[in-house]
Amino acid sequence: MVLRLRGEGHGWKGRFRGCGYRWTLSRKAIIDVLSSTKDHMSAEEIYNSVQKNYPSIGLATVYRTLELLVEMRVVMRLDFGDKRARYELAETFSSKDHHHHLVCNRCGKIIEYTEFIEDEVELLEKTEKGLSMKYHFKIDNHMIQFYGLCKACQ
Amino acid sequence: MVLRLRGEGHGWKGRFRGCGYRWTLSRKAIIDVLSSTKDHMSAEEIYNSVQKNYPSIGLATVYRTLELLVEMRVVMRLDFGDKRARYELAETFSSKDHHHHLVCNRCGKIIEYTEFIEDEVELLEKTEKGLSMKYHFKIDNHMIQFYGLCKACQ
DNA sequence: AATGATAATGAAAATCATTATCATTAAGAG
DNA sequence: CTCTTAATGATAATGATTTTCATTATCATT
Repeated sequence: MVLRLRGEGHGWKGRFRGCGYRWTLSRKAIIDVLSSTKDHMSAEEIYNSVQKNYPSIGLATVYRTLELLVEMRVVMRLDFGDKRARYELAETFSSKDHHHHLVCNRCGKIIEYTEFIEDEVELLEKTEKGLSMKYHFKIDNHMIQFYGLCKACQ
Repeated sequence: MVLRLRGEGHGWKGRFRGCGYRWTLSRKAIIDVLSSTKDHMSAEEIYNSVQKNYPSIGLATVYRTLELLVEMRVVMRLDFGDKRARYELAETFSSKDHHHHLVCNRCGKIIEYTEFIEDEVELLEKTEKGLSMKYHFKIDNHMIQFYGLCKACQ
């Protein structure tokens, strides 16, 4: 049995310190927001949400922190074609299952699907292995998206 | 045997007229550039390249034309995380085979791979069918990208 | 707990890709 | 060849993201 005596069980402070970064209130506040939403929030949406608990935070800090989190592989940066980056916690830190996205080209609606994932994952692993060998690429991430029209927009 | 008596064989003019658009010099110049490159060019790169044959073209026209071409499904808009859209001819109009992309997170190098594609395509078709049914989505496109570190950046 | 080095922050200005505006030009139907 | 109007070029505007810089907060060390 694993004991987690203090904290939320993620060891955020240790993770930051281990990378040579400091553990700050704003970083905690941003991670809290990302942890408690199901949405793919933009930087500004995250900023607005964080402000409720931490009114003095600045937008630049949100951008800087998100970049840091992406670099630390704690957060995934997503592009749904709406001209702004969107963010979600990486699978390791999220309560969501492995999923990919279906994007409506007209209204921008996003559906996360978890079906058919097993086969996908299996194939992707095989592909990753093949690509790594052939191109000497160290692959650590992938993205699959389907684009089309949602029910309402057809 | 198929006879193509005039033009480059793509019937561009007819395609444009068929959609209610005019066939213009700048549109031809932009398609020419896209047809004769292997790169994933940004709007500005396309602009610079077109200018060599067509010095009076404006950047705004390039942007407008690219948007039109994307809407007509002649061109694919790609995002490699470098903060600017990049474009390539859709498979139907390209001499390239069906491929996906490998993106280096450090230097931005892009590798196009065509290996392992058959299995991918097969799986994607199955997935598309399943997703269409379940979510009533009309899927007309997909994207797969792998991210990691290229040989030089590891 | 106090100190000091310096990473992190907030506010505001700067950047830069993309879009909108508007007067002018040129497709192409008749 | 003429006329209608879509398309264009130049330029200003927009908006997301970055940078700058003076100030503040973290945390290893005392």
